[in-house]
Amino acid sequence: MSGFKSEFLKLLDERGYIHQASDLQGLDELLSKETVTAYIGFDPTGKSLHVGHMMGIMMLKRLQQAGHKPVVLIGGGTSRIGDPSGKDEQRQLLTDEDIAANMASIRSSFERYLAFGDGPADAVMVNNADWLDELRYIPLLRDVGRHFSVNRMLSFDSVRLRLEREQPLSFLEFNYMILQAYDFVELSKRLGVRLQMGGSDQWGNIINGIELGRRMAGIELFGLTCPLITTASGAKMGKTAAGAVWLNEDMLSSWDYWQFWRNTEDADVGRFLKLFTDLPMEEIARLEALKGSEINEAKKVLATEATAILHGRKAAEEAAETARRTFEEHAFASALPTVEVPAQELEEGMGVLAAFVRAGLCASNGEARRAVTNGAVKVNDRSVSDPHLVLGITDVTSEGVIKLSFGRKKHALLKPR
RNA sequence: GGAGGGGUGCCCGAGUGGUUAAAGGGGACGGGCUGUAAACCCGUUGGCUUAGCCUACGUUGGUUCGAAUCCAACCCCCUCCA
Repeated sequence: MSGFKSEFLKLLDERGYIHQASDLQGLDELLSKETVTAYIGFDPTGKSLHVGHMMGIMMLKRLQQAGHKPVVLIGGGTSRIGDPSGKDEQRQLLTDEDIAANMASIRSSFERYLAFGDGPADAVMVNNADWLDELRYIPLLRDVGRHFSVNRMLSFDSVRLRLEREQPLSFLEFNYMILQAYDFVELSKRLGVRLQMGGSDQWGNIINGIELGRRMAGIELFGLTCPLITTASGAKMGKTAAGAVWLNEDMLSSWDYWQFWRNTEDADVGRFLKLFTDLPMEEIARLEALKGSEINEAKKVLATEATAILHGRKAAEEAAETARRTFEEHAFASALPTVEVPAQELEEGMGVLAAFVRAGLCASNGEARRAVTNGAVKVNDRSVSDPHLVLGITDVTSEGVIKLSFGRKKHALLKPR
């Protein structure tokens, strides 16, 4: 599966993005001949995107790198239905206000990865609510519904699994695939889109769009999916101590984002470097060849490069430097997450447990208490064994802060104000 | 509409009157080993002003000295019948 002519497919292939495609040869042909417009759909179901969306975002980035035009489709219309794929329960329906707020909040993340504008290869963002909201039922049934066989729809994984497990599937959700297929055709008319990409779980939906395009409009569309990314030990990617790995800085700091990549499993480093950084292949090959504890070098590069794309080179290097001081020199680093507290509170005395909750390192006093009991808590790098310990102004170091540590990896600073 | 089965902690799942903040597993977190890895071993895993108190086994009420466990009504899910 190599020997592609087009720069885009070569890029995707050597970096490991290709899982399945509808007509690779035809697509390769097209991509090497003209500027192709391609899209991926994203549901505005949260305030921020997370690493689970990274594959899609990076594919669009590669597309643009190869000189083609990326379209970010926001599923403002379809997210009011909910994709039934792989879920046993119906998704909660979002209000229009939620969706609008989420869209605005997500947009800035895309701008980190893609250059938006009016040029031929500039990215654009569209919302399928713009056309789905206006659809009329009878015309839709006649124009689109006639091309869908219920027998076939029932055979798709997204539907079949629900039925087999005897989980309810509403008619609303059953329509999702029709609308997603319609999106593809509509985008081809509006923006000349020829290619839809997505995760492997979207294969069925993408194929539907391709067929609908042929039947409704006689146009030839293409589909390409990427593999579902799990860690080498099989876990779904994208969890940290703090929860999901969000892309919005206000939900996950660049420090935590850097840490997420730094903690990649050995066996994943090469793969992730290819997928999530812009480093040239030769450089990645060099890093991949490292053995044993040297792999840590590769992980640092991965963390810094991945963070630089999202939060900027400066923030990435600051995170790297903070990590170096904290973990390698066990020294003080002022760029650790810092929480300000009124100086008066410290003068009056603050319980260790409360301090850890305040700093966001523990969710409750109980958790902090257990952490102390387990010997996991340090203040100014000294172990704490007494949950009744009270921190005061005398605990403030010469740097003007109190350093709190939970375990070896989680640190924060308390700063009197 | 009728008959039966079921709703337990983040998830799965045991538990049928007190010894149950609730077995076991998964996940998560912490410790050990290491390299801020994996695997493995150990520990923790409702909240609080923690020798105690509060909240919790679909919801609401009841029986009882005492209920996740018994009773009633209601809500939701599943199976079979209409």
